[in-house]
Amino acid sequence: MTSGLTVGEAAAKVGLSAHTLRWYEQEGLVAPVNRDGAGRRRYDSGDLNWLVLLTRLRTTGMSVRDMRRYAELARRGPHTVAERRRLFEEHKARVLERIADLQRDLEAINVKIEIYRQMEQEQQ
Amino acid sequence: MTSGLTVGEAAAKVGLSAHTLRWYEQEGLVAPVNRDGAGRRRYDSGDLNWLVLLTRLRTTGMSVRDMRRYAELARRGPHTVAERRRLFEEHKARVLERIADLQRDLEAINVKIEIYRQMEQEQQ
DNA sequence: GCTTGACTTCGAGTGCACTCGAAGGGGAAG
DNA sequence: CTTCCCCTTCGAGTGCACTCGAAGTCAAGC
Repeated sequence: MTSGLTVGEAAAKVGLSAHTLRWYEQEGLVAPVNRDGAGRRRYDSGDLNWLVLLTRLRTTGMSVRDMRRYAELARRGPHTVAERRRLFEEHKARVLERIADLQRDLEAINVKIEIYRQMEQEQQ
Repeated sequence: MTSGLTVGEAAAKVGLSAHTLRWYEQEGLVAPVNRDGAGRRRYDSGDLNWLVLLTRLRTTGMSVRDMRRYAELARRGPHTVAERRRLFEEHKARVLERIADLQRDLEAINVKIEIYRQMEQEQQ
Protein backbone atom coordinates (compact mmCIF):
# COMPACT_ATOMS: atom_id res chain seq x y z
CA MET A 1 0.00 0.00 0.00
CA THR A 2 2.89 2.31 -0.74
CA SER A 3 1.33 5.26 -2.44
CA GLY A 4 2.78 7.93 -4.64
CA LEU A 5 4.84 7.95 -7.77
CA THR A 6 8.49 7.07 -8.18
CA VAL A 7 10.95 9.60 -9.58
CA GLY A 8 10.64 8.19 -13.03
CA GLU A 9 6.86 8.29 -12.97
CA ALA A 10 6.73 11.78 -11.52
CA ALA A 11 9.29 12.93 -14.07
CA ALA A 12 7.19 11.56 -16.91
CA LYS A 13 4.10 13.23 -15.48
CA VAL A 14 5.54 16.72 -15.14
CA GLY A 15 7.78 16.62 -18.19
CA LEU A 16 11.14 16.74 -16.49
CA SER A 17 13.83 14.08 -16.21
CA ALA A 18 14.41 12.00 -13.08
CA HIS A 19 17.85 13.53 -12.98
CA THR A 20 16.37 17.00 -12.96
CA LEU A 21 13.86 16.11 -10.24
CA ARG A 22 16.63 14.98 -7.93
CA TRP A 23 18.60 18.04 -8.88
CA TYR A 24 15.64 20.32 -8.03
CA GLU A 25 15.47 18.68 -4.62
CA GLN A 26 19.18 19.05 -4.08
CA GLU A 27 19.02 22.70 -5.14
CA GLY A 28 16.24 23.36 -2.66
CA LEU A 29 13.51 24.02 -5.22
CA VAL A 30 11.58 21.11 -3.82
CA ALA A 31 11.32 20.09 -0.18
CA PRO A 32 12.70 16.62 0.60
CA VAL A 33 10.26 14.13 -0.84
CA ASN A 34 8.93 11.32 1.35
CA ARG A 35 10.57 7.94 0.94
CA ASP A 36 9.15 4.45 0.97
CA GLY A 37 10.54 1.59 3.07
CA ALA A 38 13.40 1.09 0.63
CA GLY A 39 14.40 4.75 0.70
CA ARG A 40 12.97 5.56 -2.70
CA ARG A 41 11.20 8.83 -3.34
CA ARG A 42 7.42 8.74 -3.43
CA TYR A 43 5.81 11.79 -4.98
CA ASP A 44 2.32 12.53 -3.70
CA SER A 45 -0.19 14.84 -5.32
CA GLY A 46 1.11 17.76 -3.29
CA ASP A 47 4.61 17.20 -4.61
CA LEU A 48 3.25 16.98 -8.13
CA ASN A 49 1.27 20.19 -7.76
CA TRP A 50 4.37 21.90 -6.49
CA LEU A 51 6.37 20.65 -9.46
CA VAL A 52 3.70 21.81 -11.87
CA LEU A 53 3.75 25.24 -10.28
CA LEU A 54 7.53 25.32 -10.57
CA THR A 55 7.38 24.45 -14.25
CA ARG A 56 4.95 27.30 -14.79
CA LEU A 57 7.28 29.68 -13.03
CA ARG A 58 10.16 28.35 -15.12
CA THR A 59 8.40 28.66 -18.46
CA THR A 60 7.39 32.19 -17.57
CA GLY A 61 11.05 32.99 -17.12
CA MET A 62 11.62 32.80 -13.38
CA SER A 63 15.22 31.96 -12.57
CA VAL A 64 16.18 28.97 -10.48
CA ARG A 65 17.52 31.42 -7.93
CA ASP A 66 14.11 33.04 -7.50
CA MET A 67 12.34 29.72 -7.43
CA ARG A 68 14.65 28.69 -4.61
CA ARG A 69 13.83 31.86 -2.72
CA TYR A 70 10.17 31.14 -3.17
CA ALA A 71 10.56 27.53 -2.05
CA GLU A 72 12.39 28.66 1.06
CA LEU A 73 9.59 31.06 1.92
CA ALA A 74 7.02 28.34 1.45
CA ARG A 75 8.97 26.02 3.73
CA ARG A 76 9.25 28.68 6.39
CA GLY A 77 5.52 28.61 6.93
CA PRO A 78 2.34 30.67 6.69
CA HIS A 79 3.84 33.87 8.04
CA THR A 80 5.70 34.32 4.74
CA VAL A 81 2.51 34.47 2.71
CA ALA A 82 2.66 38.22 2.22
CA GLU A 83 6.20 38.00 0.93
CA ARG A 84 5.29 35.16 -1.39
CA ARG A 85 2.47 37.24 -2.76
CA ARG A 86 4.83 40.15 -3.36
CA LEU A 87 7.25 37.82 -5.12
CA PHE A 88 4.45 36.59 -7.36
CA GLU A 89 3.21 40.06 -8.11
CA GLU A 90 6.66 41.17 -9.15
CA HIS A 91 6.94 38.13 -11.31
CA LYS A 92 3.52 38.78 -12.79
CA ALA A 93 4.60 42.29 -13.72
CA ARG A 94 7.63 40.91 -15.50
CA VAL A 95 5.51 38.41 -17.39
CA LEU A 96 3.05 41.10 -18.46
CA GLU A 97 5.92 43.22 -19.66
CA ARG A 98 7.35 40.27 -21.55
CA ILE A 99 4.00 39.65 -23.23
CA ALA A 100 3.74 43.31 -24.18
CA ASP A 101 7.25 43.24 -25.64
CA LEU A 102 6.44 40.14 -27.64
CA GLN A 103 3.27 41.68 -28.99
CA ARG A 104 5.10 44.86 -29.94
CA ASP A 105 7.85 42.96 -31.72
CA LEU A 106 5.27 40.76 -33.37
CA GLU A 107 3.92 43.86 -35.05
CA ALA A 108 7.28 44.47 -36.71
CA ILE A 109 7.35 40.85 -37.82
CA ASN A 110 3.88 41.18 -39.31
CA VAL A 111 4.93 44.27 -41.20
CA LYS A 112 7.88 42.37 -42.61
CA ILE A 113 5.66 39.50 -43.69
CA GLU A 114 3.37 41.93 -45.45
CA ILE A 115 6.28 43.56 -47.25
CA TYR A 116 7.58 40.19 -48.38
CA ARG A 117 4.13 39.24 -49.58
CA GLN A 118 3.95 42.35 -51.72
CA MET A 119 7.41 41.75 -53.10
CA GLU A 120 6.34 38.25 -54.05
CA GLN A 121 3.34 39.71 -55.88
CA GLU A 122 5.49 42.12 -57.81
CA GLN A 123 7.95 39.47 -58.80
CA GLN A 124 5.36 37.67 -60.86
CA MET B 1 31.82 64.47 -44.78
CA THR B 2 32.15 60.93 -43.55
CA SER B 3 28.65 59.86 -42.71
CA GLY B 4 27.33 57.15 -40.51
CA LEU B 5 27.90 56.10 -36.95
CA THR B 6 30.94 54.41 -35.47
CA VAL B 7 30.65 51.06 -33.74
CA GLY B 8 30.40 52.68 -30.35
CA GLU B 9 27.68 55.06 -31.48
CA ALA B 10 25.72 52.38 -33.28
CA ALA B 11 26.07 50.11 -30.26
CA ALA B 12 24.67 52.79 -27.98
CA LYS B 13 21.83 53.40 -30.37
CA VAL B 14 20.65 49.82 -30.69
CA GLY B 15 21.46 48.76 -27.14
CA LEU B 16 24.22 46.28 -27.85
CA SER B 17 27.93 46.48 -27.07
CA ALA B 18 30.56 47.35 -29.69
CA HIS B 19 32.02 43.94 -29.01
CA THR B 20 28.72 42.31 -29.81
CA LEU B 21 28.29 44.34 -32.99
CA ARG B 22 31.62 43.14 -34.32
CA TRP B 23 30.74 39.64 -33.20
CA TYR B 24 27.43 39.80 -35.07
CA GLU B 25 29.30 40.78 -38.22
CA GLN B 26 31.83 38.04 -37.74
CA GLU B 27 29.06 35.51 -37.19
CA GLY B 28 27.35 36.57 -40.39
CA LEU B 29 24.27 38.12 -38.77
CA VAL B 30 25.20 41.42 -40.31
CA ALA B 31 26.67 41.99 -43.76
CA PRO B 32 30.12 43.61 -43.74
CA VAL B 33 29.62 47.21 -42.74
CA ASN B 34 31.12 49.96 -44.89
CA ARG B 35 34.38 51.46 -43.68
CA ASP B 36 35.66 55.03 -43.72
CA GLY B 37 39.08 56.06 -45.03
CA ALA B 38 40.76 54.81 -41.88
CA GLY B 39 39.11 51.41 -42.05
CA ARG B 40 36.61 52.05 -39.31
CA ARG B 41 33.06 50.81 -39.53
CA ARG B 42 30.43 53.35 -40.47
CA TYR B 43 26.87 52.29 -39.77
CA ASP B 44 24.30 53.89 -42.03
CA SER B 45 20.56 53.96 -41.43
CA GLY B 46 20.14 50.72 -43.36
CA ASP B 47 22.60 49.00 -41.05
CA LEU B 48 20.80 50.39 -38.03
CA ASN B 49 17.44 49.24 -39.30
CA TRP B 50 18.86 45.81 -39.84
CA LEU B 51 20.26 45.75 -36.32
CA VAL B 52 16.95 46.87 -34.88
CA LEU B 53 15.20 44.10 -36.77
CA LEU B 54 17.72 41.60 -35.45
CA THR B 55 17.18 42.73 -31.88
CA ARG B 56 13.45 42.24 -32.35
CA LEU B 57 14.05 38.74 -33.64
CA ARG B 58 16.35 38.07 -30.71
CA THR B 59 14.00 39.33 -28.05
CA THR B 60 11.23 37.26 -29.54
CA GLY B 61 13.41 34.23 -29.06
CA MET B 62 14.96 33.59 -32.45
CA SER B 63 18.28 31.81 -32.13
CA VAL B 64 21.48 33.20 -33.53
CA ARG B 65 21.55 30.22 -35.85
CA ASP B 66 18.20 31.20 -37.39
CA MET B 67 19.13 34.85 -37.60
CA ARG B 68 22.21 33.81 -39.53
CA ARG B 69 20.10 31.76 -41.91
CA TYR B 70 17.85 34.75 -42.40
CA ALA B 71 20.79 37.09 -42.98
CA GLU B 72 22.20 34.73 -45.57
CA LEU B 73 18.90 34.66 -47.41
CA ALA B 74 18.73 38.44 -47.38
CA ARG B 75 22.25 38.67 -48.77
CA ARG B 76 21.45 36.22 -51.52
CA GLY B 77 19.00 38.67 -53.04
CA PRO B 78 15.36 39.20 -53.92
CA HIS B 79 14.72 35.68 -55.15
CA THR B 80 14.83 34.48 -51.54
CA VAL B 81 11.91 36.64 -50.49
CA ALA B 82 9.44 33.78 -50.39
CA GLU B 83 11.72 31.78 -48.17
CA ARG B 84 12.29 34.73 -45.91
CA ARG B 85 8.55 35.14 -45.58
CA ARG B 86 8.17 31.48 -44.66
CA LEU B 87 10.90 31.84 -42.07
CA PHE B 88 9.10 34.81 -40.57
CA GLU B 89 5.75 33.09 -40.57
CA GLU B 90 7.19 30.12 -38.76
CA HIS B 91 8.76 32.46 -36.28
CA LYS B 92 5.52 34.33 -35.88
CA ALA B 93 3.75 31.09 -35.06
CA ARG B 94 6.29 30.34 -32.38
CA VAL B 95 5.90 33.79 -30.90
CA LEU B 96 2.12 33.47 -30.83
CA GLU B 97 2.46 30.14 -29.12
CA ARG B 98 4.85 31.63 -26.61
CA ILE B 99 2.43 34.43 -25.86
CA ALA B 100 -0.39 31.96 -25.40
CA ASP B 101 1.75 29.88 -23.04
CA LEU B 102 2.64 32.94 -21.02
CA GLN B 103 -0.97 33.97 -20.77
CA ARG B 104 -2.00 30.50 -19.69
CA ASP B 105 0.68 30.32 -17.01
CA LEU B 106 -0.16 33.84 -15.93
CA GLU B 107 -3.59 32.56 -15.01
CA ALA B 108 -2.06 30.10 -12.55
CA ILE B 109 0.03 32.89 -11.10
CA ASN B 110 -3.05 35.07 -10.68
CA VAL B 111 -4.83 32.26 -8.90
CA LYS B 112 -1.89 31.92 -6.55
CA ILE B 113 -1.89 35.63 -5.83
CA GLU B 114 -5.58 35.48 -5.04
CA ILE B 115 -5.07 32.57 -2.67
CA TYR B 116 -2.28 34.39 -0.88
CA ARG B 117 -4.41 37.48 -0.61
CA GLN B 118 -7.17 35.49 1.07
CA MET B 119 -4.69 33.85 3.42
CA GLU B 120 -3.45 37.28 4.37
CA GLN B 121 -7.00 38.35 5.14
CA GLU B 122 -7.61 35.35 7.34
CA GLN B 123 -4.40 35.86 9.25
CA GLN B 124 -5.58 39.15 10.64
C1' DG C 1 51.84 64.75 -27.87
C1' DC C 2 48.38 62.55 -25.25
C1' DT C 3 44.00 60.55 -24.84
C1' DT C 4 40.34 58.25 -26.85
C1' DG C 5 38.38 55.12 -29.52
C1' DA C 6 38.87 52.57 -33.47
C1' DC C 7 41.11 48.19 -35.64
C1' DT C 8 42.73 42.90 -35.72
C1' DT C 9 42.96 37.82 -34.02
C1' DC C 10 42.49 34.69 -30.56
C1' DG C 11 41.33 32.12 -26.94
C1' DA C 12 39.37 31.99 -22.57
C1' DG C 13 35.72 33.08 -19.26
C1' DT C 14 30.78 33.73 -17.78
C1' DG C 15 26.09 32.42 -16.40
C1' DC C 16 22.39 29.65 -16.75
C1' DA C 17 20.06 25.34 -16.40
C1' DC C 18 20.52 21.45 -16.94
C1' DT C 19 22.46 16.77 -18.45
C1' DC C 20 25.27 12.89 -18.32
C1' DG C 21 28.10 9.34 -16.75
C1' DA C 22 30.69 6.75 -13.52
C1' DA C 23 30.89 3.78 -9.69
C1' DG C 24 28.88 1.02 -6.51
C1' DG C 25 24.86 -0.64 -4.21
C1' DG C 26 19.78 -2.20 -2.97
C1' DG C 27 15.09 -4.11 -3.71
C1' DA C 28 11.07 -5.80 -6.36
C1' DA C 29 8.83 -8.05 -10.38
C1' DG C 30 8.60 -11.64 -13.95
C1' DC D 1 18.15 -15.19 -11.56
C1' DT D 2 18.01 -11.50 -14.33
C1' DT D 3 16.31 -7.18 -15.39
C1' DC D 4 14.87 -2.87 -14.15
C1' DC D 5 14.47 0.97 -11.53
C1' DC D 6 15.83 3.05 -7.62
C1' DC D 7 19.64 5.09 -4.44
C1' DT D 8 24.18 8.00 -3.52
C1' DT D 9 28.16 11.38 -4.61
C1' DC D 10 30.78 13.67 -7.70
C1' DG D 11 32.65 15.96 -11.24
C1' DA D 12 32.54 16.93 -15.93
C1' DG D 13 30.16 18.17 -20.19
C1' DT D 14 26.65 20.77 -23.05
C1' DG D 15 24.60 24.66 -25.55
C1' DC D 16 23.69 29.21 -25.95
C1' DA D 17 24.96 33.91 -26.42
C1' DC D 18 27.67 36.59 -25.36
C1' DT D 19 31.69 38.97 -22.88
C1' DC D 20 36.24 40.00 -21.83
C1' DG D 21 40.99 40.61 -22.19
C1' DA D 22 45.40 40.54 -24.33
C1' DA D 23 48.46 42.45 -27.56
C1' DG D 24 49.64 45.33 -30.78
C1' DT D 25 48.43 49.00 -34.26
C1' DC D 26 46.47 53.31 -36.12
C1' DA D 27 44.35 57.90 -36.62
C1' DA D 28 41.61 61.90 -35.20
C1' DG D 29 40.61 65.52 -31.82
C1' DC D 30 42.05 68.60 -28.08
